[in-house]
Amino acid sequence: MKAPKISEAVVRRLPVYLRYLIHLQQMQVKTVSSQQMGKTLDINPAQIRKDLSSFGDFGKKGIGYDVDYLIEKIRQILKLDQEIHVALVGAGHLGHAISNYNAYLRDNMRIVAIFDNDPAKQGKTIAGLVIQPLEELKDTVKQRQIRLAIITVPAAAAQAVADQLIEAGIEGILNFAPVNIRTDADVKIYHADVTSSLQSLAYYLNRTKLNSDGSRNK
Amino acid sequence: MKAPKISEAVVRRLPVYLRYLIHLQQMQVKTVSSQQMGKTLDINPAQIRKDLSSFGDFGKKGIGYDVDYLIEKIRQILKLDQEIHVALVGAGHLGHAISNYNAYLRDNMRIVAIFDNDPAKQGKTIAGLVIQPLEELKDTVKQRQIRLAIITVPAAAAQAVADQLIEAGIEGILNFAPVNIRTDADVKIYHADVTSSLQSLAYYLNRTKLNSDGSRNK
DNA sequence: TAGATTGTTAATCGATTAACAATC
DNA sequence: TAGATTGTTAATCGATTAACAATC
Repeated sequence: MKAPKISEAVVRRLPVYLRYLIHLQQMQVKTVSSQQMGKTLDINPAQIRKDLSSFGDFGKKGIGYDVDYLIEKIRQILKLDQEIHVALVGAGHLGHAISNYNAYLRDNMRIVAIFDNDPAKQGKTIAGLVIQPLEELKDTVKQRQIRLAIITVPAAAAQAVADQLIEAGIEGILNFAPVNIRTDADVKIYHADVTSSLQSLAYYLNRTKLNSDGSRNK
Repeated sequence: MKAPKISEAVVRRLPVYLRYLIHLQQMQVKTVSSQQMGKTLDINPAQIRKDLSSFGDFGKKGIGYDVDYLIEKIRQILKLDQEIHVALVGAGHLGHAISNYNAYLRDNMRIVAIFDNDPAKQGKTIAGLVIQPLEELKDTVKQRQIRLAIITVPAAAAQAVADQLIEAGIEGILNFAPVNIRTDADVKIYHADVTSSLQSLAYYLNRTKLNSDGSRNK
């Protein structure tokens, strides 16, 4: 185990490892090597070993990693060994869709409150949660011990919503609005903007369109 | 202009630049320096200059970048100067939400077909598009010259859907299913899984929960 | 001309990969 | 014991940043 200075790249891989390990667990697999994992996940085995070893000695030389034990350890590292409450702001189509994720968010994560500034939506129910006005944000965050937030409001409102969330004590934000949210506060902000992703993907297209018969020009 | 070996990090930043430049354009701003951009976007100005200069000499020494011209150039680089057709597979809540993005996807990107394997959904209309069975995928991709795809099916179906998309000639995939999609083909796959993002975010939480009065233990 | 800002080189920093001793 | 696989060091590779000559 080395001195811990964990890069974001590592933190992004941990959920990928976790998901695969849970899959193995369901398949009754007891042990896995970094080589097996690497092959399935398209990641260099040395990288997997290095990632894991920066948090502790989880493997057994000559054997590999115990699936159950490694799952437990990664959950601890990601702090998924406690229940984490999430708020969702923006009860539009996307917010609606994500609120249904509660069914999928095993691992102790749960959306426990939904907010929207539109009075027409307030009071209505999505996935068993009453849509609240943003005025109630601060109190609800405290009362329900909400620590993460998902932003699915229009771009024009996103920065203001983020400011309110941070003011309310939120520790991390997953932003779906197509705008760059900024803060001076010590709050992690992830951007998950569909438009930007598609635009980046377009870069990898071949220059020319397919012809209608499926062939390519040039 | 250097020899072009463009990293994914650069490609991920280009849409961010583009979005900000369009914002400037709307504000009637004619010229912008890398320093101004960097300040707003929280990116090192040298990085911005380096990113842009790997595609050409777009700026003027002593002046900065012409907003209109740079927008045009970045659009060309991202291949957004042509209409790009997108297919969406999975007409659940998330698929439904994303299909409404057509309104936001300026820049010549458009979802032109929606597929779902559920016979109960087929024939129904979302955002003006009839939900088609996956059997029609290959023909529709050819006919409508579809080049990118968005996957919003359940995890268990995602790999099979991806295989079909690639077989049909799709050049890039944005995958929302919580599973690692793989391919040997020369197709770019982006993962946009909400669960994994939230799990990574959880890593940055402080170890302890807030108490109900808002204070922190330890 | 003086001030500003690019494009690019060189320096730094960080992340990935290879290699192998330790050891199950 | 022989084979397998970890944890870790060292080597490599790549990305970011600083610095500055060129020049608008």
